[in-house]
Amino acid sequence: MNSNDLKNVGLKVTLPRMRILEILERSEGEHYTAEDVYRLLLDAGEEIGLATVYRVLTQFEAAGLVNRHHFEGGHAVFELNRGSHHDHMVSLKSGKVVEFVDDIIEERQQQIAKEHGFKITGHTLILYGEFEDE
Amino acid sequence: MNSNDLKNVGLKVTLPRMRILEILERSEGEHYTAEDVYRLLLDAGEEIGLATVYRVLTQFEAAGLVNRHHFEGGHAVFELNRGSHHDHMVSLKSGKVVEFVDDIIEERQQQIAKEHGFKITGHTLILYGEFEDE
DNA sequence: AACTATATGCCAAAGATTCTCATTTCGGGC
DNA sequence: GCCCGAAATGAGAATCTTTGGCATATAGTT
Repeated sequence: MNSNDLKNVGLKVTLPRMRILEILERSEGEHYTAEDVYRLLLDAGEEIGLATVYRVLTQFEAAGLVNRHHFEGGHAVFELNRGSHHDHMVSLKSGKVVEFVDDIIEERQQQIAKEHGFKITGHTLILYGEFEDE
Repeated sequence: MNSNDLKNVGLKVTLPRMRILEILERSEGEHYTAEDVYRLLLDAGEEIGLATVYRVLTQFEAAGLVNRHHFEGGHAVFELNRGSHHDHMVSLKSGKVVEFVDDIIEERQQQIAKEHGFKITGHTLILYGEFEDE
């Protein structure tokens, strides 16, 4: 249940926050820009400010509800944190994004960090290229 | 030799380009922002425009002389392409960056791409965290 | 040395994100 | 259910990073 997600992370349950959460939940696998979320809400007839979208997304990120990525191009995209960590494969042709996980890679990362006396708090692995069928 | 690097990639050998190349060559392992490069040049008494720095860095990237990364924070950083591909370990505490390569990971990436009918043209792997001794 | 295509500098402009502040809304207590 | 203080929101200004336009300067050639 939505409102509980917010309460659980210590955020007041407000309309804009609920709406933004819904947008993110509804989007299977899509990676939205703050602007995207804003537009989607406007199109849905909601009254919301772009600044609020940015603020809320940042709060969600801090609360661990959302992940922020920087794909090529530089602007940030957001996606709901559905618990399971994953990496990305991004088509530079179509922008299509596929997610994946590989235990061997995850394990090697830990191993490498250990060798360097490094404690990993997060990581990003993005493969750029294109799909054969596009 | 510097000027040849430029000629080889079809760029006219100009003073600003040489200076920027020098800055990048001199920086062992540092990752500079366009602004950083600009400041370093100004501090060194060079007369250069920020726009030129951006233009040149972009040209260098297109020519394969430098790599552009997007670490957390959103702004782009550049480093000289010294031939060998590598990944990064970034300390969120100090900003320190260590480079590494792991054949097993590289190989798994190819394998995963293959399974998804994806042709990799580039990739980014960044581990975020902090070093034990800081 | 002269010529032409390119590159550069400066400054304006665009895009993304953050800040300010007056107004509105949430959540708890009465 | 209504009131109050704290927190959140909306609108627009402000900031930061990056790009574009244009007149001038420069590299490379003849």
